[in-house]
Amino acid sequence: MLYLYNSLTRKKEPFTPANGNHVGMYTCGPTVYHYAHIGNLRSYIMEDVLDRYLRYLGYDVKRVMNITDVGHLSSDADTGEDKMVSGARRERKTVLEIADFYTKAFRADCDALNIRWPDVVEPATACIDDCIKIISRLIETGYAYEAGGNIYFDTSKLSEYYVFSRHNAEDLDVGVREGVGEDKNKRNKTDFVLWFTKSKFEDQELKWPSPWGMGYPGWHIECSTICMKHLGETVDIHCGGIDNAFPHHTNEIAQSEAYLGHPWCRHWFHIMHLNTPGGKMSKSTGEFLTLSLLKEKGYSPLAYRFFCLQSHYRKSLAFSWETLNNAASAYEKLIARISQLKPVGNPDPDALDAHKASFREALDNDLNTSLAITVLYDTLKSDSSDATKLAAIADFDSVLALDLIEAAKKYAERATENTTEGDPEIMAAIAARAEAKKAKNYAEADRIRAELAARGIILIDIPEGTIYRIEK
RNA sequence: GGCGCCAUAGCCAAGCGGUAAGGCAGAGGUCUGCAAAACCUUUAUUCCCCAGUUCGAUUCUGGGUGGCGCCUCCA
Repeated sequence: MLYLYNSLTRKKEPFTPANGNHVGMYTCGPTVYHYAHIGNLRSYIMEDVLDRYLRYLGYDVKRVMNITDVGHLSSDADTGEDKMVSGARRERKTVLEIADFYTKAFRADCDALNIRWPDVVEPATACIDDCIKIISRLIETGYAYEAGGNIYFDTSKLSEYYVFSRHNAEDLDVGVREGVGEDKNKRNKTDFVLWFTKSKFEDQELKWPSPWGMGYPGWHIECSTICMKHLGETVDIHCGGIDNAFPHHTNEIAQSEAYLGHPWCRHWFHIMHLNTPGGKMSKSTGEFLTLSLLKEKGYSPLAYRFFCLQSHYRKSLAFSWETLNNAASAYEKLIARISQLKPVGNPDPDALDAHKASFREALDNDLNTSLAITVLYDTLKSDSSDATKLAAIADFDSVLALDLIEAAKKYAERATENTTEGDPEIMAAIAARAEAKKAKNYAEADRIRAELAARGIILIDIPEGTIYRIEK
């Protein structure tokens, strides 16, 4: 039985979908005005593990994700700029060009990290009519009002608003940070914008006609709209980074349930942040680390995935190069170990079941990926046959998605290939060293090895000969 | 100011009432001319501090201390 922590109830609860075997899963997607940083990617990796584990358990999952390509700032007056517009100006492109470029970049990051692309991925700009339909109904039913040209959601109409945090409205500071002013159009300070016609961004590029004039949707409404459009009136699980819990998810619940007239999302799954030693990793402040940068520095994307899997999604994770190195070498060693397994004979069904049961037990407990990795190590250390271990690892990897089997195969192939082919100069040096060794001239042999080592070429003697590895 | 989360070895990290998993790094060993790799062994009398509850607390309660997040948009 899968138990997941539900932010709504603040408890671990048995996970049960509303409709039999079907799971409707919604993920808050990226705002495509820039590259995703590795902190963003942590969330998508952990959501991917959830997605894959639900499928592993046999659920029929439909996963939906939005792409925010319009109307990002929505709830408070802000002297900043709309992210999409400033991104477009920075690169002298149109908003749509920017959105397209960074959506593709995001897709590439997901592919590299083995993140399954959701079944439905929809940009906000593709559902403007649906947004308008929902906003219209909210106005009809008295949940929304027009003020100063914009449409606002009236949070005072709700019996319960602060579902994720026990705030009192009076205690909320408005504009606690510099440069954030108060929107005088709001009836209540927690009200938020559903539709803009008059915004502080006079140069908004994308606008659509609406019953309230030319304008564009607020940020929160797109998620509710896309979610209901593809997953119906009840969604089983809604995911996102913890920073979205308030106000974004709070607002989604407000508008969705006001629209539907009944409870909407059963389970909320929030991922804690990746932090740098100085604090949160964000696009506006602090270090901005992308997956491409990690690759440039010689880290495999899957080593980063491994790094994320080693900790729990509900704990903030501190990023440092030391910690990443740690994970990267652990991942390499893991692959090397798996590559030594010989696929002879058939797996022992009982032993295989026992390994799978341990794996499931770890993940059933609120997706404890750290423990699942431990189960992987335990399996390797167990006295099961290689065939059994290989079968278990392949099974686990359908959830972990670390390319364990494939990477191990490549690792083994590379080891034998390099004994006969490679850089001619290096091969010549290796041959010279072999000669010296044969003549028991060890001083010469060691000199050749040291010389290559100084250039970052590490020689490794294996039974089949000598292979080399180039250090990054 | 309000609302939360977290504190476990050099580093990362699980456990959350019954006497400290796992990984990385380190140390010793096997193997090898020596290395490397691999394999084996080993590394916290103790879980930030102080009270309390309990036969028993790293795990529960209260109070400190320290770090972080949210209350603008952010995964």
